[in-house]
Amino acid sequence: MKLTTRGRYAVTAMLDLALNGDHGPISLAAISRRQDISLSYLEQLFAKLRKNDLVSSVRGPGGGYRLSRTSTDINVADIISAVNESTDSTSCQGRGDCQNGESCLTHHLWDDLSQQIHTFLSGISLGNLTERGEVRRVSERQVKRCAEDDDPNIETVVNAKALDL
Amino acid sequence: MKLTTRGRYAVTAMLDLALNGDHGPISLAAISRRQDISLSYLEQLFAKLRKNDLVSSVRGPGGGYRLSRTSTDINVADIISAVNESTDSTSCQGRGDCQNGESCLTHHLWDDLSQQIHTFLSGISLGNLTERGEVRRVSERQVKRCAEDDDPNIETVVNAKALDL
DNA sequence: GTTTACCTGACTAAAATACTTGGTTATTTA
DNA sequence: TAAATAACCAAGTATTTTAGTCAGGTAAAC
Repeated sequence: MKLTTRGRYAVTAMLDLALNGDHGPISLAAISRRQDISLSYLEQLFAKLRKNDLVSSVRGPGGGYRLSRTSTDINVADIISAVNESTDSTSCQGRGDCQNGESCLTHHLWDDLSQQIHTFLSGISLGNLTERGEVRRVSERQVKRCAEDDDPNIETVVNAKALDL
Repeated sequence: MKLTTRGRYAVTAMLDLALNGDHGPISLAAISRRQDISLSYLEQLFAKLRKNDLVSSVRGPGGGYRLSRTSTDINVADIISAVNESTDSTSCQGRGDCQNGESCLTHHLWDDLSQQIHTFLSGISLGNLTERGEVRRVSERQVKRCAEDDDPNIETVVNAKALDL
């Protein structure tokens, strides 16, 4: 288990899906606008999320992504693990031969620590998060802000945002 | 709270101190040999550990570092925070203005998550770790291996004084 | 058959990580 | 007092990760 901003982006995007995905699939472009995450970066993250069966995609006009399970059945640990898949926190990929063919001092320790943090994050579902008052409030503000953006050209919108604040 | 290999190195080194530091200060060179961590990298880490009053140093021959408190009074969260000091996990350094002057969706969430992981890691002291059977076993092997190392071309020439200890 | 939006891969700038080099300063020991 | 030791310090560097761009696909809906 590794905790970086990458996992944060993924959780943010998935939370956006959970909050706004009640009525059909959500396009990455919409998430990109609401959460200020670059579209192509989202595409990379969602490729991994899809591979791990956390989201399913609908192609074509009106398409996008939806959660593959209910929000209460997807937890934060699942999401972070999915986007960090390739990078392993331990140097020996769990083989335990980090130091001269034998396990290093912190190997067991780190394994155990990782496990406990994983367990902790597993206990927090997207459903739990959407119930929070402050999450709801921020989300409503974001939806409102993006609804006011009636300019279909994303680049112009981004420029306008950058300029008038 | 950020979890990367950097914190792992720091915890490993501090655990080495806790395990071997009963009879006077331990040099970074010794830790470097036992734990396979580069000396200069250790120097950088220990500069931060010292600034955070987790270790104290003794200069000159026979000098080195010792824990500034008993091993039961130093916890894993302290160590990881100390070496990660400058880099902040949240984009807005706790100001809560990550998105157009207001807090982003995961701001509170990440704050809270960080806090809980911090609390969890605060509960684990170096003393707790040294009590572990597998930690003891690995440590004994490392000490034995380094004692058997009479190869003189490790770094600087190993002199008689270093050998007969 | 055009549009929408997913999908892919290659490439890149910036940052963080893990070191290296080459010193200096304080302390001990011969 | 000189040499050895080991902390301290600053600067530079190689590698990896992060976050993002770009340039194209492909599948499905209208």
